[in-house]
Amino acid sequence: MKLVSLGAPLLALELTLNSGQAFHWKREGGGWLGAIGEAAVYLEQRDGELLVNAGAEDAASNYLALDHPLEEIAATFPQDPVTQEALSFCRGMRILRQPHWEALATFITSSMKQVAHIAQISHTLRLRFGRPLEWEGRTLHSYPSPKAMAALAEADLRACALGYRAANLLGSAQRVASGEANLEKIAELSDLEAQMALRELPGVGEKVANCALLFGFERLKAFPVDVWIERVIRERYFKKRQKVTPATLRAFCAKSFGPYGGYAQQYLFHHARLTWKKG
DNA sequence: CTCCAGGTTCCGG
DNA sequence: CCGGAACATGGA
Repeated sequence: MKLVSLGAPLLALELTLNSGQAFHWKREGGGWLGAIGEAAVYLEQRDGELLVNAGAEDAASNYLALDHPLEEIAATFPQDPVTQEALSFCRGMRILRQPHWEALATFITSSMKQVAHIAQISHTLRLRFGRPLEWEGRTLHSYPSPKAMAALAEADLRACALGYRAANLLGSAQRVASGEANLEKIAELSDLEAQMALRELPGVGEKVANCALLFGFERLKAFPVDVWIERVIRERYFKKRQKVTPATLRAFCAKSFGPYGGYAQQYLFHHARLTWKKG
């Protein structure tokens, strides 16, 4: 296998691939193997130098969003100790630029599931319904297209441990495959309009829409509020026993974390998830 | 066994 | 607008 250098960008590769944005990257030798769209890609860091299999340079630098100015982004964060602690914990983590459908669909399957479960579901869906991709005599699979999924029966998806999410995923796939929902058109809309359009789809509420926008539509201000973020915001930014309604939370998040709120959110999420002490 | 997980939707105050 | 409840599954 021929590897090509992409230089030495500020990038915490493992942190980025394992931070609950994408769910399919697997360790392979000294690096990581996965699919970017319909291409098998191998990524590895050696002494800070980023290496990728020849031919995948553009796909990899786009997917890893090496063009995001991390230092500038971090400089826009609020100076409070909570955010700064998360920032230092997540230094070098990037928000991936994932394919629209893949980002949307994986988060439709994410509701009330632990990250490990979402990964399991992603792998099962890929294996059963995705396109096989060869890499060094090994086979991995792309994420199933809307068309491929729309052709399935709900029972096929239920058999992948999707539970009640099966109907939502199938319904969304059908609407995207038929063109009733056009993700490329949605990508042209304003943040708010795009969020509203995504929320027309079954199983897509405010949180899933914001995840899709952040991880698949380059909306770096989108701020998904999940149970972890809610926990952090409530306990570290509000007084005990203070009333914090969903509207309060939404307004606070929208105004407090600046133009790259999504980045701050991802750092707060990851830091909380890995360091939270129970009790 | 019980509790909870990167929620959404619907329904009654 | 707010809080509750139903919805599936598996790991801790």
